Amino acid sequence: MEEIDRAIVAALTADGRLSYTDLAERVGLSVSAVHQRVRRLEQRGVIKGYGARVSYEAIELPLSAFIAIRPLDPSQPDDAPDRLSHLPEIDSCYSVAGEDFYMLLVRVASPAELERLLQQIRTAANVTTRTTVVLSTPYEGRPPRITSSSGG
Amino acid sequence: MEEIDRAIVAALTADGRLSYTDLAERVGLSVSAVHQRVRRLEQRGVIKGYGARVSYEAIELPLSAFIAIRPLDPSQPDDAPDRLSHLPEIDSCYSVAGEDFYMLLVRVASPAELERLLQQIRTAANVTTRTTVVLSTPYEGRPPRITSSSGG
DNA sequence: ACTGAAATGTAGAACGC
DNA sequence: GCGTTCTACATTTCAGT
Repeated sequence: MEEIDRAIVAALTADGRLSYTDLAERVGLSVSAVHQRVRRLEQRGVIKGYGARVSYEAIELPLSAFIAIRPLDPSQPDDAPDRLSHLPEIDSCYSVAGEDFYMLLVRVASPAELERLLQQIRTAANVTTRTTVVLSTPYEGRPPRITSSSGG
Repeated sequence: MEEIDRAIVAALTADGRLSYTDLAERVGLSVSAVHQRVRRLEQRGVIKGYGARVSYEAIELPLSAFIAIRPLDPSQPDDAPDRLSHLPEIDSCYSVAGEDFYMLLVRVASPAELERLLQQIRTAANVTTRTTVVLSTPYEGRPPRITSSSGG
């Protein structure tokens, strides 16, 4: 990816509602050129979408947890992500190296809901679960550093 | 939170660039009423901000990992999140129950960068680390279900 | 691939209800 | 707290280079 596209992506990850006018000023191009580039970034899948960052406490989902899962029968075809995708409490599903097969990040309203969700996950995907409750979130979803070379 | 505010938040988590005009149609209010409500949601911190969702592969950060950390000296004051917040590779920092103190989600360009980052984390926060590499991400950052009652 | 400009649509504020 | 109106600004498209 090239310099100006990186600047555009960096600006939009930090503020997804920036106008094309503001964006154009920042990167030093005309509004229509920036617009064109954003459309291309969206079409190429570099930008996958836009979202509001919300307070999960405020929307009454104050309890987050990581759930590591492992199939009861590792010889079965492994389609756990598909079997779980209908559960809206699951924020994210990562396939991981190590002892477990997947790591889920979930958001629920209460311990009782977490218990119910764990049962649903176990039966829907035929897995065992190991749950790590989140006590607080010092920070989350920070905008990535978008680099020219791979330097750190 | 009340019905219409929930609808607004749900719509904006799914598409953070929705215009107030579109939003107004969906929730059945005038544009100015919706605008007012969004401003209040932002001021109350229900909506914390807006961001583009990007492909981490496309921005040359193809390697994600979870890093569980634990202080070497648990009697010391615990300010690991502050000591680590300057590292842009850290996407999120969660304080967790269980054997570990914090769980980090990090994004790097390569295994070599992950190794360097782990060293930085260990020395900056005086912690041991246990790293779980992400192999793939079936889904991530899905919009939450925004509920009226607490039903699942 | 960028610029400039024209037409349409949206944001943001003032005012009354 | 909502709706209406109005002005300024932003988005989007298109012709030109």
